[in-house]
Amino acid sequence: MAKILVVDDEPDAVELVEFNLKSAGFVVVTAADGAQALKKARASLPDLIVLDLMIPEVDGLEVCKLLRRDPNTAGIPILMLTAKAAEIDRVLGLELGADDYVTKPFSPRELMLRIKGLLRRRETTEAKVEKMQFGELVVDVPAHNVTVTGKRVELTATEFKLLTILAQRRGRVQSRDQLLKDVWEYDNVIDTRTVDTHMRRLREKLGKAARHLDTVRGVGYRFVAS
Amino acid sequence: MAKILVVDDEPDAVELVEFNLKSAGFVVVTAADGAQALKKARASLPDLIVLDLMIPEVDGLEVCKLLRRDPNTAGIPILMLTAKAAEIDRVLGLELGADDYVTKPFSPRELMLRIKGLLRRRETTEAKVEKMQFGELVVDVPAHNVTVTGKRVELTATEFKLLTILAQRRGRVQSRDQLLKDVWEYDNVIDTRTVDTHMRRLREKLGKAARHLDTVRGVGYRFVAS
DNA sequence: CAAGGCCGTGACGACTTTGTGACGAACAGG
DNA sequence: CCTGTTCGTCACAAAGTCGTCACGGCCTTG
Repeated sequence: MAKILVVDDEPDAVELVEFNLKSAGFVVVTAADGAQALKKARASLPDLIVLDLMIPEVDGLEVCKLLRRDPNTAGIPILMLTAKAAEIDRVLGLELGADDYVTKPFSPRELMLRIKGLLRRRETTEAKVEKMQFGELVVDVPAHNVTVTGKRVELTATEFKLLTILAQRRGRVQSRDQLLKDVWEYDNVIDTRTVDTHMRRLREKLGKAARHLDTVRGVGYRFVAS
Repeated sequence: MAKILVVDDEPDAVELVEFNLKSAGFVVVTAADGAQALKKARASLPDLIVLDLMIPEVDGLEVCKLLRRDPNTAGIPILMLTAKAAEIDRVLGLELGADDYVTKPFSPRELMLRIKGLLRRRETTEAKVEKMQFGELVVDVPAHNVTVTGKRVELTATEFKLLTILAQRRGRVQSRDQLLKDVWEYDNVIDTRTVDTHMRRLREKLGKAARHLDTVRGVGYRFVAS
C-alpha cells in the first residue's frame, strides 16, 4: 500500500487530508514544518508527498528543492498546496519541480483525484523498462532477445510480443480479450483460445522459466516476477 | 446507467431535475430533507448526489460533511445547489468538500452538463481502490491476488469477485439478491442459497481472516474492516 | 418453550475451462 | 514455384469449478 507524507502546519487541514487518505487505504505520515518534513521524507521514503507551500522552519519551496537534490528523494512525486493561484507558475516551474498542485481551499475529492493521478502516472511510466530480468529469464525488448540462464531462446514475433506485454504488466492479470487487443491489435475476429495455444508454445520454449507464466483460471494469465 | 440522488425540499425543483435525468437515462432517487438524504445515500449508494443547500431537518452543509466522513459515501461526487452566489466559496472549500455547484435558478441544460462532467471526471481519473488492506487480509484486485498474513490464498474467480465486492462496500450489508446481481451479473435464474455456499467456501479458504465476513441474519452479508 | 425459518455444511453431478496434439492456410525466402 | 516456418483453429481429455440439494443446528418469534 502506498505511503504518503502530508506536510502542513494547520492541524485541521492535516486531519482532513489524513482522514481521506486513510479511508482510501493509504498509509499516512505527517509533518508540521519544513525541517520535520525533510527528516520524515528521508526516513520513511514515501511514495508521494503532499506539501503546503507556506510552512514554518523551512518553507515549501525550499523543502521541494532540497528533496529534489537528494538522489534518494528526487523521484518522489510532490503535490503542492498553494493558497494563491498566482504562485502556481513558480510551483510548477523548473525552479521547484513539483508534479502537480491544488489551490486552497480545495475539495478533498479533488485532492484525492490528483494524488491517485500522480501515483498512477508514475506507475505506468516506470513500468516501461526495456530490458527486464527475472532470475534466470532476461527479456531484452529493443534487442528482441530472450535468454534463459544465459542461453538464447528463439521466439516468433507473436510469442515475443506476448511475453513482453505480460512481463511489462507483471503482477497484474491480463484477460484473454485484453491480450488479444494488445498483442494482436484490434483483431477481434480471433478466437480467444488462440491465446492459450501461444501460451503453450511460450511455456514449451521457455522451459523452466515458464514458472513465471501463471494461469488464473476463469480470468486470464499473469506474469510473476519472483 | 448511473444512479443519482436528488435532494431538495421544493417538489417543483425535484420534479424538474428528476424529469431531465430520467430522460437522459439515469436512475433517480429523491429525498426531501437531510435525514432522508443521509438514509437514502447510505442505502442506495448513488453514483452522484444533487444536494440543495437549504433543506429542512439536517441542512445541506451538514449532510455533505456527514457523507464525507463515512468511508462508504466519502467517494460520491456531490453537486451543490445554492441560492446565493456568495455561499460558493464555503461550498467548494475545505469545510464542505462538494465537487461542483450550480446557483439557483439554473437551467436544466446547465445542470445536466455539470452532472455529466462530474461523472466523466470520476470515470476517467478516479481509479477504484485497487489494493485494500484489512489487518492480516490483503486484497489486490489487478493482481487478482489475496493474502492472509502474507500467505497467498487461492480463490476461484467467483470467490474473488464476491470478496472484492463485499470489501469495496465494507460496512454495508449486501442482500443475497444484490450480490447475485453484482457478482453473477443479471443471472437471476440462480438460487439465492448459492451465495451461502460461496460464502462458506470463502470463509474456509480465508481461515482466520474470515472474521471480516459477517452474516446479518435475515438480510445478507457484510464485510467488516476491523 | 415450541415452531418455524434461516443459515452453515458436506456431497455430488453437470458444466466450464484449460492444456495439448494435430492440421491446414498463409506467408516469406530462396 | 518450392519449402520450411508460423499462425489460427479445432477436437479431445483432464482438471477444476459451480449450482443445487438435503440435513441439521441455531436463532427468532410468538
